Amino acid sequence: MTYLMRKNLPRYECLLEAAQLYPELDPTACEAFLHLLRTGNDVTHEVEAYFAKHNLTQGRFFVLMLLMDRLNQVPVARTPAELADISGVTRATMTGLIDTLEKDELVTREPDPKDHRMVSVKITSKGEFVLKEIVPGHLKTMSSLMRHLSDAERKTLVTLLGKVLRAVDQDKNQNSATAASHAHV
Amino acid sequence: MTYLMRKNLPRYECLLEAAQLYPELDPTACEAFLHLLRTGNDVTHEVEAYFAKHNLTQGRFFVLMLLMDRLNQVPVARTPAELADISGVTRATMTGLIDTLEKDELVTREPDPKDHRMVSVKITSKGEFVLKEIVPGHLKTMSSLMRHLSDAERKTLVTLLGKVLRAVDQDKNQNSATAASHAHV
DNA sequence: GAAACCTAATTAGGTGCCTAACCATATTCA
DNA sequence: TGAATATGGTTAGGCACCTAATTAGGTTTC
Repeated sequence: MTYLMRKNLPRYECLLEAAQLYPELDPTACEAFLHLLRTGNDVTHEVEAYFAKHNLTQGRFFVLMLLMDRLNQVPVARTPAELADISGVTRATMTGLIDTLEKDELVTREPDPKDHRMVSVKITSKGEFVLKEIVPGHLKTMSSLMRHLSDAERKTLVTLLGKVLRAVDQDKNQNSATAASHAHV
Repeated sequence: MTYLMRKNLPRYECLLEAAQLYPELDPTACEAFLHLLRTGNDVTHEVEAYFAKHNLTQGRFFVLMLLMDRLNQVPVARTPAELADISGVTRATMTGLIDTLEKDELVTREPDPKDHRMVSVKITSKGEFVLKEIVPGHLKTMSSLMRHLSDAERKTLVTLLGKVLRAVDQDKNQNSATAASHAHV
């Protein structure tokens, strides 16, 4: 996510004023949207900052997590395509992530004996060690960021964000549907 | 923000299970955190996708906005340093953004006659035109993403996100304070 | 008024992400 | 069986971000 965002979120009165000029501007929607963008941004950067201290990124960390199963108890081998799919990243990007992880000796790449197109990615013991070292702090960061919210508020937040997610999903499906219909014209 | 995130957010029961293994894991905090990260991510990508259709990015768009004043009525010249400051981006990054905007003839760079170190960045008429064309759609995207939330829910969301922002700010200040105290040891 | 300092902008080099093009290896099917 | 197609992984090139170093122009201070 881009770091770019006004330092100070606009006050609601300013949005009301702006709404005079732009009929499309829905002040409450705009306010909620900007807060969401900003908070997501900030939280992401907090997390990235924590990972950076251990020479990781969110992406690399996530790959390591995917290479462990049963709640980080046992290693599990996966192909780059699988990892990319679950992560929601392109295969090209996954190649890059695996490259850096391999360079740091946190994972290994082995050719698949059956299908020679495929590669088997495995976490190393060093990788397991790093993961064990990092996970608790990451969990603490999460709790810390949510510390001002009561349990009820957290539930409410999840519900409200769920409604936003639903809107995103609907829009995305609609866009891909129109794209598809354009494609076969 | 990295796009990396599990396609499906973990179910709450799984978090409870995981909490057996990790004493640091606070299930409600974790759930809220992951939803926030995910939603922020998705919303960001929706917005970027819209801008991409018009050959812009969030960052470039934001710079153009900053070069107009009085709710996009009058152009206003700014220095790269100013733009970087308001955007919350480094000057080096701003140099890059201005480079691409200049290449597309959306802004111009002029040397400041008084202080020869400085540069004056101005929006072009083409830039103004692009902005006029884009803003309404952007506003509509915002409303659309929030369409499943009532006004009251939007207010609640803003309040809850505000509490998260407060935690982020506190952590950030604390970290920079400890960094500073380390520095002068 | 020259040295030391500060400040504005850029350049250099690195990372993570993208799309598009490219191989190499299966698989399918006429 | 041999050609078309699909699939897995990588490479190439681009963008937005970063930090650190550089260049050039002001400012301060003795």
